[in-house]
Amino acid sequence: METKPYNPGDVASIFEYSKGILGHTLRDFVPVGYEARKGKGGLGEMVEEIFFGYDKNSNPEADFSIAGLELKCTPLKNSKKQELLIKERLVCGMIDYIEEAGKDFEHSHFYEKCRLMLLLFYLHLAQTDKLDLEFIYSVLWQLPEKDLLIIKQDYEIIHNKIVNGLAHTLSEGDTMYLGACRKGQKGEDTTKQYNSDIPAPTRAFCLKMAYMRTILDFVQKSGTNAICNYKLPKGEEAVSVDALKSKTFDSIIIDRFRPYLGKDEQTLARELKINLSADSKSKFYQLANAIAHEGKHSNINKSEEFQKAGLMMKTVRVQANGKIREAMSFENINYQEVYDNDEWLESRLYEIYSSRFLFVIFREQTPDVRDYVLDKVFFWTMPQEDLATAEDYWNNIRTCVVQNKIAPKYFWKAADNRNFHVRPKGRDSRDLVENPNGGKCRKYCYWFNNDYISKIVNSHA
DNA sequence: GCATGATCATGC
DNA sequence: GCATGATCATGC
Repeated sequence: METKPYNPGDVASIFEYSKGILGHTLRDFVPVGYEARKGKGGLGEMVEEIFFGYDKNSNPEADFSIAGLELKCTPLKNSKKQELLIKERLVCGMIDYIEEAGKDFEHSHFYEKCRLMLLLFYLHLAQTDKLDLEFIYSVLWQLPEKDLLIIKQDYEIIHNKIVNGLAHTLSEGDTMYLGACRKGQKGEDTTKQYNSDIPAPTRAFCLKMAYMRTILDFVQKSGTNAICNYKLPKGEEAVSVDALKSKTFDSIIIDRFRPYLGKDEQTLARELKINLSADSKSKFYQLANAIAHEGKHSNINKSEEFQKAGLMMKTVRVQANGKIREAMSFENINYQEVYDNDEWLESRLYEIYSSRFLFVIFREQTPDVRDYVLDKVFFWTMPQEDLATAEDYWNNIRTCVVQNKIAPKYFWKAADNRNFHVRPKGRDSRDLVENPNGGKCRKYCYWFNNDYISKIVNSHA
C-alpha cells in the first residue's frame, strides 16, 4: 500500500496536512495529464484525489472513513469591499424521503457523517477552472454539544413532516441550524415522498447560511490552526444546554412569556425592573427583550442561538379596532449587495425573509387609549407563495438599484398591496449612503405592509 | 384616515 | 457614527 504524507486514520494528522493546501490551488499539485472533473461536487473529489492522494477506485468508501471525518469544500466570495463572505449554505446530503422516514437522528446520514467535518473554504470565482480556485481556510468542525441538541430538534421537525406526508410543506424557515433546502435544477425538481401522493420538491439537509457565517467568524477570529468547539465571541446565550436537554428551544422561549400575558406596559416595566423612557420608539421591543432574554441587558437578536439560526424577534402593536397601525421595517437596503448579487437565493433579502421570526404581539384594550397588553407570542416563517412575491419585490429593487433609479416612485409602495414595500429609514432626510452607480443616495429599507402583518397575526390563535 | 416620508432613543 | 427597532407627523 502506498504511503501517504499523513496518517489516514488520524484526524489531527489529516487536519495538519490539510493546511498545506491553504494559499494554493489544485493546479499547484496536479499531475501532468490529469483530467478535471466536472460538476459542483467535482472539487471535493479532486481535492481527495490530487491533494490527499486518495484513490477512488481502490476504496469507494466515504472520505477518510477510518478517521470518521467528512471532507467538505465550501465556497467563499469576495464582497466589493474585499471581505470574505459565505457564498452558500453547506449541503450535507440529499434527502430521500422514503428512506429518511425510517430513520432517527442518531442513525441519520447527517449525524453519521457530519458530526465531525474538515471544512476547506475556497474562494469562488466565476468562470474559473476548478483547478485554479484558491483555498483560504481549513477548519476542523466538530458540532458542539449544544448545537447538536438544537440540530437534533431541527431534524425531528423535518422528520415529522416527512413521516406525516408533509414533505411538500418543508421550508428552511422551519428550523434553527439544520435546514431542508431545495436542491435540483432551478429548485423546481420534485420527487416521490413518504405517506402522500403529493410530489415534494427535492431537498437536501444543510447547515444554514447564518450558521455557516458563525463558523467563518470563528475561523477568522481564532486563526486557521484552531480546532472548533468555541463560544460565540459576542452575544450571550439565549438558553442553556441543560434547558435544551428537557425542552425544545421554541418552548423554552414561549414559556418565558406565559407569566406576562395580559399585562400592560407599566406592569411589565415594574415587574421586569426596566426604566422606560416614555418617548422611546422601541419600548415594546425592550419589554419583549427583557422577557425573552430573562432580564439580560443584551439584545436577544444578538444572542448566540438567534445569530446562529438567523432568528429574529419582532414586536407588533395591534390597535383596539383590530388594525395594525404601523408597517414593519427591516434593515436598510445594502445597495452594493443588491448591485453585486444577481441570485435571489443568495440575496440578503432572501436570508431575512426566509429566516424564522419570533413575533411578540401587544394589543390595545381601549380604542385610542394606547393601553397595550402583551397578547401573544409565536414563531413564524414566511410561506413559499409569499417568498415568490418577495422574489418579485427583490427583482424590482434590484432593477431600481442597477438602473440607478433609487427613489420612491420606482419602488413598490404600500398602496400597491403586494405584501411588501420600500420606504425611507435614516436619521433624517440628509442621511445619505454610497450609491453603487456613483455619488450618494437616500437610505431606504425593506418593509412588511400593515395588512400583511395583520394576516400573520390573525393566522395565529 | 391612511400612506408616505421623516425621524428618534438606544447601544455598541 | 451608525445600525437597529421602531414610531411620529403630515399631506393628500
